[in-house]
Amino acid sequence: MKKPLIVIAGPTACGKTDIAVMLAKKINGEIISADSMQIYKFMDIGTAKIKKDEMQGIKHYLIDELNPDEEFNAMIFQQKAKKYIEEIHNKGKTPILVGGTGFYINALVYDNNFMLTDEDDGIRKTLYEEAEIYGKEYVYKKLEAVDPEYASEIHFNNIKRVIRALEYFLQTGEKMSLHNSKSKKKSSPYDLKFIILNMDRQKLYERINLRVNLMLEKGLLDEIKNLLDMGYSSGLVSMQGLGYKEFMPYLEGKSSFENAVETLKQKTRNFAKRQLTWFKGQNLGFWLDVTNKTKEEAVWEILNYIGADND
RNA sequence: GCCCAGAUAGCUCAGUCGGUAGAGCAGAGGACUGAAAAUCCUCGUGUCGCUGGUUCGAUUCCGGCUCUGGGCA
Repeated sequence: MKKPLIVIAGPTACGKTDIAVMLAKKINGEIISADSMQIYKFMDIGTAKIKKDEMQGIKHYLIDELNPDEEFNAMIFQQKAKKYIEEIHNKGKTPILVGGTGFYINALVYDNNFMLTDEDDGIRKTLYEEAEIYGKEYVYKKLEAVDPEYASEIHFNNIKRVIRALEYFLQTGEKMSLHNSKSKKKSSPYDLKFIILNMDRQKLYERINLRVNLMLEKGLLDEIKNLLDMGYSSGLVSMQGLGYKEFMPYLEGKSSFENAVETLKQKTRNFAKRQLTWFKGQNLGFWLDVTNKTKEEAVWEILNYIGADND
């Protein structure tokens, strides 16, 4: 029998964090963060990370577990999250996966098979060098030769996808297209309740703009300077997070403060839209519009949907 | 008051040697199976400031007006 897993997804700044805590209290749950950035220590303000007191005694996993220079990706997320889910189930509690990183959520929820291969064998680096020297089309043609199906699905400009597919083939001998079609047939190993929070676009954007202003008031700039002082450079994946990379030009004197703020708001809005596109494309779950709802009302609807007792 | 430069897509601007117009950004839609807060794809009709004139035809040339910069008084 499949064990329960509740997922609360949605775009950034739509109110996932609070709703998840309220839900966890109602159903004796514990929360696992599905977020590629909140995993990092010292990055609190820019990632809009939940604070200790806001957790209200509900245990949160995958928050503050890595240093900003440590690697984190979908496979690592999947491994860690699976372990925590099992722990939570063993305690007789319900795991609630909360976050906006759709790719990670899918990896976990469908238990995608990521072949364990050595990432540091140089293939990726070599391919990037080839792309640099001979151009993107050259590398794309190499992919076309080994996996025309996958190549036809992606654009040659999308160098990350092209190189990963080639790397995958070279390391495993399996075509990415085959791997994908196999995993698409898989069903979830969990008894899934998938909830996607959504909101009127205009209002969402207003909330994002407001939240950026709030981050600044809370000391985002000091947080960034502190990270740089600790030696975490702007080249790190973690420092590519929204809220961090946008202020680098300003700190280097190449752009005005106002400019950096506007860029951050804009990039965050673009990001929210991309998240929504991802969830729409997955074609699953219960879409809950929280535009004109209080958090209590939203939680009540979620309880209704998952069919829990609400006493 | 006079002189100069502008007035074109939500914004910044290009352009039409006269045949009703594009770019970037914003915005919208989409993709994504070990970087995903990343990476990538697609989408541009707007009284070309208002008003007369010249012309087969004006956003484009000429006149006037309005507004916005800058300069001179």
